[in-house]
Amino acid sequence: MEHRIDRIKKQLHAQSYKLTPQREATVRVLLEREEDHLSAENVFLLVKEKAPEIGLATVYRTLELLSELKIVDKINFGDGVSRYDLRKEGAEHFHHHLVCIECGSVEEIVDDLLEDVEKIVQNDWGFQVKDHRLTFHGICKQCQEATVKTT
Amino acid sequence: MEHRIDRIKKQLHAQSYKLTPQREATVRVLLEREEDHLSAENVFLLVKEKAPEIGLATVYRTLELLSELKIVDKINFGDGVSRYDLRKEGAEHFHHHLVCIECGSVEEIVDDLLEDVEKIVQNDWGFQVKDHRLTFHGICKQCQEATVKTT
DNA sequence: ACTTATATTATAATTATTATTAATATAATT
DNA sequence: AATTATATTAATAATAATTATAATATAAGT
Repeated sequence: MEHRIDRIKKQLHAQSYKLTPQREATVRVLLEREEDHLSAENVFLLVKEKAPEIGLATVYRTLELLSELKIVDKINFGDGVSRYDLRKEGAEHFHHHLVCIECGSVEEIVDDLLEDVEKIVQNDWGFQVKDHRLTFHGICKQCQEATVKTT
Repeated sequence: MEHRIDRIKKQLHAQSYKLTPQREATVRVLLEREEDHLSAENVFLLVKEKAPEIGLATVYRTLELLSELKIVDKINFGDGVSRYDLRKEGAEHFHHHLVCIECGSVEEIVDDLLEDVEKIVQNDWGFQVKDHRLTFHGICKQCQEATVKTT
């Protein structure tokens, strides 16, 4: 954990940004809840536990900053809120998501499944791909099993 | 055009919804601007030209309804607004998008490029895919050429 | 034409996000 | 260590997008 904080600190410094206590507290929350997909409000409430004096706007600014530096990715699953998701260390691309339309759970897929597709886009459309967003909507394993049982 | 309106009318009736003049005007705007990715506000302004008395909330409700019936897809490219995009007739899946980070243009890819990827998700993760969202962020052909010229 | 459920308008309320501003903290320099 | 310039923050206020409410109007079947 400290190691990753340290790396993020360096990334900030490289662009002459500071890792203030508020920013650090925010990053810590993101690291602790790496599996989740927290909204700004969620993050705010969790950071408040560590640093009660922090303001919501600061959390927004911090998340925006981390987003610009590609430390977190800002995603939107179609409910009105933006969610913030730490990039895996060293990951070139954003990971993919499986959103269950029954229970709302969100799974992550870290493998890059799109290499072939990106080649097609590059060659056939002449579009130079920098990043991607891929989300599948469907029914997760658990909900499928639950349905079988009750039917 | 009339043919497609008619089909949509039937789809609404099948779920016992009515095709009111307001709804029809909204659908017409979507059909006329099929290539675009209009926000609710955009749609509202365009519908107002045909039906000046329409209210913004009605447009929102109509878009929401069309969205539920899978006649349009609601998408979000990361700027704060939802955009609404007509499904191609008979399309099982949502089409893909290429968003240019230079000029902001949005191209559509109608081909389904994800068949293989969906099989992997299905088999390896046990996730039953119902739909997908795929957006590539990068640099479009035009902007690439523009850069070459000015460099 | 009448009826009844459904949809609409107009407005208010909510929610998410961003901007402002004055105060504070930090880093760099002397 | 004091000074100065710069960056950051808290505490609002402001804005933008969307949703809810309640009274009125309308579509579509009888």
